[in-house]
Amino acid sequence: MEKSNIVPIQTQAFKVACSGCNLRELCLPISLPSPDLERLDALVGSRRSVAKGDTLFRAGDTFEALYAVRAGFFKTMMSSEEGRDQVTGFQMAGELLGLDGISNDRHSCHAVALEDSQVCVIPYGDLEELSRQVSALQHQFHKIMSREIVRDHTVMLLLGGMKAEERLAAFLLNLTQRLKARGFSSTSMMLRMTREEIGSYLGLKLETVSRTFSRFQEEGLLEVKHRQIEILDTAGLAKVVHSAQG
Amino acid sequence: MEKSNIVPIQTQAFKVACSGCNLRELCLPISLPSPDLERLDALVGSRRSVAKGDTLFRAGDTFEALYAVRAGFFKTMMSSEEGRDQVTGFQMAGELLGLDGISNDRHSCHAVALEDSQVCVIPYGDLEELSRQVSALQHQFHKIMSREIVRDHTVMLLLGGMKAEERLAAFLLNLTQRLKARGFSSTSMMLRMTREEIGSYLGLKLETVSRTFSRFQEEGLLEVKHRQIEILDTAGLAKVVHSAQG
DNA sequence: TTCGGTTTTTGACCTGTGTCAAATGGATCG
DNA sequence: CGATCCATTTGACACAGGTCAAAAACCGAA
Repeated sequence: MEKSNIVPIQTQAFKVACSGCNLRELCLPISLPSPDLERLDALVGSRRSVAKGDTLFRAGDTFEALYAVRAGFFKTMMSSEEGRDQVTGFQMAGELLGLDGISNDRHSCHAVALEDSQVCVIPYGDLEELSRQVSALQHQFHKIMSREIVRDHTVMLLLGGMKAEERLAAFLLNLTQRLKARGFSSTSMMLRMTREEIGSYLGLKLETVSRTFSRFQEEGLLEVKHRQIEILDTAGLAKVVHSAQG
Repeated sequence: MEKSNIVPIQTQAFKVACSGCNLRELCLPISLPSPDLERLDALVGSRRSVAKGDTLFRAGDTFEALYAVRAGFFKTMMSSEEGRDQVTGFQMAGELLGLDGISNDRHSCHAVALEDSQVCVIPYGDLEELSRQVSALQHQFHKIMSREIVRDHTVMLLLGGMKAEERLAAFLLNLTQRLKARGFSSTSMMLRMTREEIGSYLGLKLETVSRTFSRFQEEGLLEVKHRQIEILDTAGLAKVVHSAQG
């Protein structure tokens, strides 16, 4: 498990094309005009499969490419010096991994697949070059980075000021929104991560996550069966998030 | 104080030039070759003064430009729906403000001057255009955005897993490092923000911040006199940060 | 200089979450 | 099919930090 974590790049035989990808409205090519889109096709050289539990990149790895999640589910985690780990995000189809690596040509976090997954490899040098020529792509890329910054700020807000119930409710609502945008049910979902990983992301211990799930269930907000979640009262959950005393 | 917060843009009569700015090694132009640097000069159209307590931009404002802090000190803060505010960062000379606005053409946070300050106005459209022509600038800009993402992740780590003492120690060490990089003392500093603002940033109440300062003083790590801080034992502070049980 | 408001400090007490521990439930594998 | 391992749940208790309150220190304005 330790030494075989890194899977060699597997170039798919069939041609990969953003222009034919059903994720193109969520991913890098979002709303790119058709001719530009075709130029983007050349950018995505290959796909790479990452088995559940395997690592796409690690902190310290030299940064060479960004990865667009094509299928599957990832977590990113940072570790501080003393080996204290923390989940910094969960990524699903259409989302970009690796933006942290641009800052100093090394990744600063680990990316681990939480289920069998596939990513599109976007060599970073190529992306910079193409986005110098295609201003719509340039702008889109900047927006994605900026959105990541804004997302991080909302997480800081969550970690800095919310109670356990509020954090978990916000987390669940965020997940359902993203699932909905991908055409999945927004009330029923299979969690891909453990209670401990949720807790790590939310700044809570796994016991607190578990207890909070139970409480939500007692209150009739949702139904939990292991990792299968049914949201019964979305509005109620939203109320939990916003119940804070300003 | 409320209605006069927005200061009109004041274009300085004298020409502004990155090439002659003593912050150029910390700011956007970092290590740009000389000819490129001169093209950057054209980018920074004006400077703007912001008095202590005034707002540079607010959440909801349309996004038009980035701001490089030329002198002074800022805080950025986000507010959630119910008016719950939280400080998301403190910015000093050479640091960029406004990156959050790219994501949807509106700012998502407020930027407030904590002392009389001055910023260089970088119209965003111009920056995108120039960075299409000057690849070194493009790369530098991407690095700055990526660095912001990494910074946010370290704050998430702090908020998610550290105790009050560890948070405050990490905060102080971060400040001293940045001050040192700007040629100031790394052991003596005048805080520009209140205990409440520090607490908001660190996810603590002001009383806890105050108490923790007092404890550090009792332990001989530093000397606090109101907002004047003297670090007596930098290594000791670093030890506090890393004392966590992984 | 004095006054009024704000910031900071300190104390006493309370509560949400962490910690430790044990039982249960599901998965995986021979 | 049982054995093993890991994830999850639940309970009892402790403690860090929040809350409420009051005093002290400081700052700016008149």
